[in-house]
Amino acid sequence: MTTRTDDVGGTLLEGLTNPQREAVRHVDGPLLILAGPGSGKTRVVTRRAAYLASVVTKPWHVLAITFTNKAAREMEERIAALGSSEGMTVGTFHAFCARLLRIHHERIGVPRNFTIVDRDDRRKVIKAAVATCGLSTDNYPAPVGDHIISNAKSELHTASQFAGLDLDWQQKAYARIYAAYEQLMLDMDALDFDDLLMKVALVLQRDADFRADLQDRYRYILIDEYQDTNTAQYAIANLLAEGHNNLCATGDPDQSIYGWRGANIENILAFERDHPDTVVVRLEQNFRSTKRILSAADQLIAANIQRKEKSLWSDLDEGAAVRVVECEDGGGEAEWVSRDIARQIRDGVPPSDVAVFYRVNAMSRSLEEALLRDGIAYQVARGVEFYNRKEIKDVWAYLRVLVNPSDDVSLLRIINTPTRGIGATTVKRLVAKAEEAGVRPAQLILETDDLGFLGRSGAKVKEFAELLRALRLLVEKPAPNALAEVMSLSGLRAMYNQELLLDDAPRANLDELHAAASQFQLEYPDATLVDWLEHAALVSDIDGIHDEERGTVTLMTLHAAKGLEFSVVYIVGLEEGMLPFRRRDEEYVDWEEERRLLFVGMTRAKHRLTLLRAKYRMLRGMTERTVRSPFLGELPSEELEWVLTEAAQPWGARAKKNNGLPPDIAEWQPGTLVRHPQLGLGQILTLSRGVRRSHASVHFKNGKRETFVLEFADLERVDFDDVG
DNA sequence: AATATTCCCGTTTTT
DNA sequence: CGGGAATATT
Repeated sequence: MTTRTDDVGGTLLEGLTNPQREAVRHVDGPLLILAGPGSGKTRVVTRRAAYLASVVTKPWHVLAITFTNKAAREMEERIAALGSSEGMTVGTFHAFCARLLRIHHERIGVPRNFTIVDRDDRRKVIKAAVATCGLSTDNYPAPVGDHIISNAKSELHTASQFAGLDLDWQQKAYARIYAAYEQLMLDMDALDFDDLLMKVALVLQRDADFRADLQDRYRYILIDEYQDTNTAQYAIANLLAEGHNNLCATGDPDQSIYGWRGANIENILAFERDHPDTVVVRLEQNFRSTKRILSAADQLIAANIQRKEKSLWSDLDEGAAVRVVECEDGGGEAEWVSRDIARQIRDGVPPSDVAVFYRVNAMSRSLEEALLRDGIAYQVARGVEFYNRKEIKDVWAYLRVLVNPSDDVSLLRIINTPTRGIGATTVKRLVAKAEEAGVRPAQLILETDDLGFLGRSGAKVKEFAELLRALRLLVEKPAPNALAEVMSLSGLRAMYNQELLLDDAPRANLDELHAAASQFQLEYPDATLVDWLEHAALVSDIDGIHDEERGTVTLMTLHAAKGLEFSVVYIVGLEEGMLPFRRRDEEYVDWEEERRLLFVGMTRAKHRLTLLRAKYRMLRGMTERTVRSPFLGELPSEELEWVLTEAAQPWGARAKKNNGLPPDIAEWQPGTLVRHPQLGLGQILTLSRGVRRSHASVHFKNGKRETFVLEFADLERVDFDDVG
């Protein structure tokens, strides 16, 4: 191992602790950075990358892989701020692989304009594959096949290899489905997320020249969140590092929470075995949490067996005890949290410094209602939700078809969207005919003059073919322009304009998509539509735009919380079966992973941490008595403070608090102006009146949209004249 | 072909 | 309880 100190004036080592410096200065040979929560890992990694790129070698010899695109973007920015990063490759495994596949498509053996299918589309293809095999989706549900195929690919098992494994009769059926699925994907020039990794891993294994080229190009490799890598990612990292052996892995086995998705914690646990002469750096000083919070978390995780010993310590204040609150039911729990947040905000804590974590998304509902009632602005971290919106997927499908007409899933999605009189029967005939002729449906309707076999619908399909022809001319256009044209040519714009009065969310989302496309074009002026499609298929955080939406409390799952920090944190649902989570008819629980999940959640908190539990919880329509989570018993009692809740108010009493519905509710309608004590002036978008609950979604002057339960919210009608 | 109704089932999720 | 998908109805 060599170390050099001749970096640019030593600035890259400034303000670092000794272990941090050691990690930054390490140059050659395998390096494992075990980074506890809040230990300044990002700082170390970015400085080391900058050091390698500016002092040791050239930026283009450095490859940095992150877990998410967001992390990649942040790392890139931070490295850039430290000096020249131009030419360095920073991205996720998937983005990196997708790029390799585009550039070397011929050599690797993938279609030039391949489409990347998401999970929903993939399930549709699997369904089709099940049918092809003459099986029923009743016995072979798409989600199960999805899971099996995805796991096989993560383990680098091709369809034929998978079939060659020692399988029971049911797995054998899935092996056939896998093979059929691969054929369909091949026909459609489509790749799924797992393919991106598998194709690259396999070509690296088989093509020594290709491997050597890449090894020479990427002489220093950094893999972040190594505890969350799967077998395919592990293979890629190690094949690239073979020879020069400059592989740096960073991560924390205690924060491995994606085992259910194929991540293999062994990858990091066995790093030193895989790479003799590894230098291990432990970052154990925590710069985030108070002593008592850290000590509680540290003691919890000590119960795990599968880990690498670390002793976390903090130089910060003792801080307050970790509060444990046992509430009567889920509603009471939400109310307690909401009230306490209100108190914190009154005491000067900025709402954006507050977060509530839960194990399952379904638990956000009661919290949202309570926060709404108390007039506390919040946002729910929603992951890929944006791209799952129907309107987004629709436009998306148009764009994908115009780039790759073989993309049958997208074609079938748009053929009757907006409705143009091409129904299920017609589509079925079309698909059958195409199969018979051995062509893609798009090809068939574009190249066949006589569509008589479709009966009366033939004319409609002909019209659709004309639309397809018109769309194909857009391929060369920049993304925002193509998007706009697609909107009008397809009739989607007209459709949504018509629906605008009912619900303007789709329109707003489409505007947002357009804004994202424009933004992309601005950033990469030479980019084509294909580039944008790939970017957007891999980058799920368009709603990173909402990052700027500061000033609100954040609600999210424990999984989503990884990597973040908040001053005040609440974790709800500490009950047996919820945290740890237990599937209804499954006895198996990965206790260690569940414990890590709680550990991740707890270590997000800087100053105040509160754990809550409800004695009764309603799930799937039934209220059940719960059992306290065993994890609570594993926490050091000296760091805990058990909070007594006031006797639970009967539910009805709370509901009546605001005298129910506003008196003049009968006069309310979409368009009515209303005022909210915190959010100010707004306009009603939609109203729905239920038997027990009425909802209104309101568009506020500041551009925000919120939905309220009218029985609880302090909304009052404002006359137009009052507004001025 | 489009809409209404019933039925079923229920983690976590980035790419 | 509530959303999505499969099924029944017009």
